[in-house]
Amino acid sequence: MAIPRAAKTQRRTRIQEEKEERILEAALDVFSQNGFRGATIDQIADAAGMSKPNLLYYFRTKEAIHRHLIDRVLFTWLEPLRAFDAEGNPESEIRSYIRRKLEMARDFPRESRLFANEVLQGAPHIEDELKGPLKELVDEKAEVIRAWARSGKITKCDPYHLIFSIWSTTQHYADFDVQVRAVLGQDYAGEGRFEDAARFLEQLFIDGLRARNA
Amino acid sequence: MAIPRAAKTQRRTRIQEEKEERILEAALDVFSQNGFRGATIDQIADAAGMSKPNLLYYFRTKEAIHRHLIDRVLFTWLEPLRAFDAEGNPESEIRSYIRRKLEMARDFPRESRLFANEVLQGAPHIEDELKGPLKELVDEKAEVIRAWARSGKITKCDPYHLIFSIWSTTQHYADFDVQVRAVLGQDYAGEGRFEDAARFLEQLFIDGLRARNA
DNA sequence: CGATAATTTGACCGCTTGGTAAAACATTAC
DNA sequence: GTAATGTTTTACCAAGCGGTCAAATTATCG
Repeated sequence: MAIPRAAKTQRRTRIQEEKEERILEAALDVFSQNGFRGATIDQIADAAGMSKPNLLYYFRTKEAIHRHLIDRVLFTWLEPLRAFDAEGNPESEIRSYIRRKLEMARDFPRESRLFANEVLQGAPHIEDELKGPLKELVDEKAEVIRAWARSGKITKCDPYHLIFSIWSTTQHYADFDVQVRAVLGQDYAGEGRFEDAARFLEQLFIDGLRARNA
Repeated sequence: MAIPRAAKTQRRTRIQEEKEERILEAALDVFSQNGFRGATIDQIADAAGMSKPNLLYYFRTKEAIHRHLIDRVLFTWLEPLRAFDAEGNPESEIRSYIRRKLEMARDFPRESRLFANEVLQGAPHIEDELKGPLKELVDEKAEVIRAWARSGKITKCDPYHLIFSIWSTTQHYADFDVQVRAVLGQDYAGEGRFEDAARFLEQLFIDGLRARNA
């Protein structure tokens, strides 16, 4: 019998690990470009260089692949926020959070778009994760920000909307990449826009949040 | 013969106008929730309360419906930016631009998501519009902002990234609505989050862009 | 009214889709 | 080796898809 599919008890062969990785890599391409419904198993199998039944030997359904990817992405997506340090200096914490998120948009645009696709279409597969772990983490960090505001280190502001605005401005460069490129024009062939964006966003958030002493 | 489809020379019957409107309304629902590939003609026909062939009598293809919608949305989507007035006071212009965009996110979330879906998936249907009319308008307004900065009315900053950041922060409340709700929790049953968002964003951008005299 | 044009329907088509069955092939364990 | 297990392929569904067709129905106009 052959009932390995996702490893029954233990991940056995190295071939399994390899193939699963190849599938997930291909699936990231396809899902991030077409969304869940727009992606087809054939496309993914093709991109992974294997036949459809072969692919379905490792992941029983299209949803299984998607779940795997989403879980992984959700974890790394939250990393920068986790690193947010209550003990640190507010200004440099916010600055490095922005930098980190921008780097993710630059280096992992597919991951960002996969996530965006999912949320945009109502997050049918990850509602629980959003309401659970995500909310908890944000609640925790919002409290940190609020404390900073209370102690006068930054201006008083709604911490949730602050977090939202950092998310949205940074991810914009991954999710709306085509639009950004179209507007900026050809001259922006390189990755210079990320440096410019970093400069602008740091200025905006640092100055916008600086405690007003007057 | 019956070759009206989208009105040969002139829009004839009132019934045509009505049905087309119903179809577009239904299609907006379906496309904005599932993206182009994820949406099916049957779904749209169902939502519009008519049979598939009947729908196809008014729009020959799925793409035709989509194009119609996109064109319409792109126009209204740009309205607020068009209203951006070079003669006005920078602070109040930016403030009202943010307000307008937030109102659009609140009142026309489907339109925003339709657009987001399209851009997210590489804008296959509207690349030309992005590189043409959109870029031109943004270029024009960027010059306005740059002039403001030169004359010291606001701080020096990259006008393109400023526009991007206003787009992203405001649309976030439409496009990532599920996530916003999940994080803010049940208590945010009403539309209060839009007021809070407006307060936060106005503060952020106004203070962040205020000319520094020191 | 009757004729003509506009609208709607049901039946259908060819293709794609997610997924299966079973057998062929490869690998490992003894 | 050979037997057991793991992997891949070929052939195949049944359902869903975008779209067509011709006939039936309804509205419009003289």
